[in-house]
Amino acid sequence: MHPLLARITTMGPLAEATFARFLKLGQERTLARHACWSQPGDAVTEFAIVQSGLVRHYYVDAKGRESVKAFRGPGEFSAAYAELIQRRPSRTFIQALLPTRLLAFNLDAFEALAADSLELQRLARRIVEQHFVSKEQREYEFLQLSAEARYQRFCEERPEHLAHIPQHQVASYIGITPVALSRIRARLAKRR
Amino acid sequence: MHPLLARITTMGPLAEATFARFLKLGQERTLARHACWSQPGDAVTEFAIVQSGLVRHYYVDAKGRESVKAFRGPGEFSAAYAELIQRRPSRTFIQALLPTRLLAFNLDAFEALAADSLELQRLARRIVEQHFVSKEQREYEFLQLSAEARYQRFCEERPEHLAHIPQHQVASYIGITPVALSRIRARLAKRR
DNA sequence: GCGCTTTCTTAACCCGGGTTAACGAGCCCC
DNA sequence: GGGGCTCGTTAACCCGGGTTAAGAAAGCGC
Repeated sequence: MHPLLARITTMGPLAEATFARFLKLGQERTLARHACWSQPGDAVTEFAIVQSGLVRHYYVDAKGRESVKAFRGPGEFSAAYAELIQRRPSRTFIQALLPTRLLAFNLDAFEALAADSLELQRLARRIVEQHFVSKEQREYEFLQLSAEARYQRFCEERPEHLAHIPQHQVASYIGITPVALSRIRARLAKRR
Repeated sequence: MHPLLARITTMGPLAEATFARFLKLGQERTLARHACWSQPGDAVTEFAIVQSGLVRHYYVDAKGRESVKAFRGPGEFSAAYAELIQRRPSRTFIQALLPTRLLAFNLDAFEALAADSLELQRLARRIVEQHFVSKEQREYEFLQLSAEARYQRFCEERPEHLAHIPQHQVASYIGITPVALSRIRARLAKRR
């Protein structure tokens, strides 16, 4: 079985034939380290699946401050999803943290393929549902956990990426400054 | 046209006939002020549309501290959505802040109806998409806005509910304590 | 392999928000 | 229409995290 199909079917069933038609829509994109796939102002027309490497999704505010929304590794979806859904221009950067290969899908092409496919509609729904659940999990962490606890959760959640993500981006992801994260780490190290 | 259909079609097209079949699944639920519709531990089997009144969704942590996730008024969806999707027991309270009428739908019944309906699948997908977008908006506010700015945004977003929501619940929603919100309000009032 | 840039750490100082407590006002229930 | 509640406000104190700055270490481009 195609490894991507294996991954996708963790979200819901998908017949091999349907998957094959879906796969044909995908276009390879190669990103050098630090290259951006999407930038604010771009029209968002595609979503992608990370084949290898690592990307981050982030905002930049008027004063140039970055806020990291997400990190996405192999097998995960990557897109300016909210903007894609709303068919608005991108507000978010998507940048490769490592040399990265994406498989990109044009949304209109996907919609055309899914227009008469219950199977693909259901799958698309499952995928958004997963995105929703993970955002709600994040909301939970902001509401109920301290910065220190959020950092520990992050370390458990993404151990395989930790080595490739600069610490100040982790800080931004959990909603604090790099200096604050450095202090938290010092505190944790002392407490062993 | 049925007012509920008008509301639903703001999310996507839905034929009157399909809507009628959907509507037949709905069951009226009446909640007294302060009554809870869902509580942690409950099996989650339904989602609902608020017909009149106002509800809040919230967590309670081990130390008894509440964190408000959402307020939902007429025409909006209300459910322990993440748990429903994952078919896990509820982690959230849903409580009426006013005498409230809900139209509740059993998920399994809905899935059965939607099983062979592209239209309903597409609609279900649109609904989750909207939920996703609003969670991402909330993430954006936690990452990039100060507590004061989050409060001002909330006041603009839900002016019609402000009178019915105790201030400490607003504080919880924006992620601060009641005391802190009181200070923010005093600051804003002084600045005119 | 040199030099520059990026990253992390540490320190000092400040401020926003948390905590606790006390008080007053309103609301609701009996 | 009292007596409790629940609510909101204010004050005092504390602490976590923001800010700025400086220095050390590591990474990277050329």
